[in-house]
Amino acid sequence: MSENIYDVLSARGFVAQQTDAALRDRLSAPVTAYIGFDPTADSLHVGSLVPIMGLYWLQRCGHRPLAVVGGATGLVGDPSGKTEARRMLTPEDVDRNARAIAAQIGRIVRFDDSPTGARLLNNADWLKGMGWIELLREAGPHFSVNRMLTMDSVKGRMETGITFLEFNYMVMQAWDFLHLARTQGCTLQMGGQDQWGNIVMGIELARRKDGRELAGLTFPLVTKADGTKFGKSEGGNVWLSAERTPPYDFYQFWRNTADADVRRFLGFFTILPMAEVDALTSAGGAALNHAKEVLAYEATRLVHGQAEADQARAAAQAAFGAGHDVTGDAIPHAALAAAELAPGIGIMALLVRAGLAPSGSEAKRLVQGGGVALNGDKVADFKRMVGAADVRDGRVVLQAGKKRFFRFDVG
RNA sequence: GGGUAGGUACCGAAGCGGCCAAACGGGGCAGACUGUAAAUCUGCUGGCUUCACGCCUUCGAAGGUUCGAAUCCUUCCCUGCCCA
Repeated sequence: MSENIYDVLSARGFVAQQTDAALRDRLSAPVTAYIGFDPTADSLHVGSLVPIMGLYWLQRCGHRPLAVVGGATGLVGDPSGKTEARRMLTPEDVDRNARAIAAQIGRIVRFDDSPTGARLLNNADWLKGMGWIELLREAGPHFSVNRMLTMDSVKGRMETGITFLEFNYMVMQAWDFLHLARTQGCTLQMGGQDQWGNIVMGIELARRKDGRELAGLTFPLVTKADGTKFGKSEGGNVWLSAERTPPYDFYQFWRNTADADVRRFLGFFTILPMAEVDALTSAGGAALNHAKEVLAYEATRLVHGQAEADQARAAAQAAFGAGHDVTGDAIPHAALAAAELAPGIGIMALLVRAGLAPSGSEAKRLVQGGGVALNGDKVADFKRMVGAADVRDGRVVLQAGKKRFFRFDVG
């Protein structure tokens, strides 16, 4: 067995809170641990990368990780960390999402039957069959409503309101932990900081019902140095799915990390040894640009694989390098028929078509604000027509702002 | 079920018969400065267009009053709080 997982997680910044002071000792022998994922969308986003990496390190340090997809809890909705209830998902949605999410986790964590092989479980398998009366009698007596009302997840909703549906969420999650302890020998649950209350309830349930001593560990909420929300880029969430966030955009998201966040993010989102992380970030200042490239490359490689990472890095370096070369395949691009170009296309329409502006009005504002360049030259007139004369080497390159490119390949 | 306060643009929050596409703040986008950073300053931030202070859609939903409604009336839906 390699390094103690606790030391690894701690050094990389993964430990926010723990239920057991002696957790490190308990982890000196192989354990089975679980993390739950809510199937609220058909893809996880970068924030979920923290727990996924938690599973990864667990596995790497000789423990057995369980990834539990909330096929049942997803039907209820976790009120933790939310100010209002989510739209209810249909069972079909949850099922489809659960499969997609499992595939994403599978890219980073190895699933197999070996002692450290991860297992994928769906809590619908044990929760769905449970009857109302059965649940009330089995779990109900061990939950104090008074206590539940003091949990942050509930307290946070006292102003805006919480429904009985959501109020039950923590009971379900607590039951999961008990069930996994019984059937999988799982003794540790990890999760985001907002899961603390849910985790503690599970531990208490297992102690009261079975006399088991389970443990919990939470990861910190990933924050950015400037206080804005982590995981957003150009107005949208950054997803792990290549369909929702292309690898190039994914790479750029990391490449644009703030100086103050690079070191921490390297710890969270790469598997580089911390000694190397320190070496990369010790210089500070402009030298951090290299560290950001490493971060972007490593994170992209983990999520999308080496080939995509290579391509994204090459494209980004070419686009932002001296030549501003945007011919790479990873740069967003589309075909444009020469016949369409012959009569000329308005710059606004072209911006919308490229996805650089959501509407004509937005495109117009963008041009008026001086944020648009055609083949590298600023466009001053929003009525500018783009025609055959604007084709350079069979390409027309649009740029919105400094970092967003779109290339039309004219054919 | 009763009482009460509310439902406004991405979010928070003003507006309470015309000057409201709707103050202000946040967020977002863009410009300058830089290191594809942060901070700072500036502009923009419903849609369309013949680019014009022109048209269209928007202030929970549906009707109504009015020359004219986010603003008044009616009904309905939803939420908070208090009471039962």
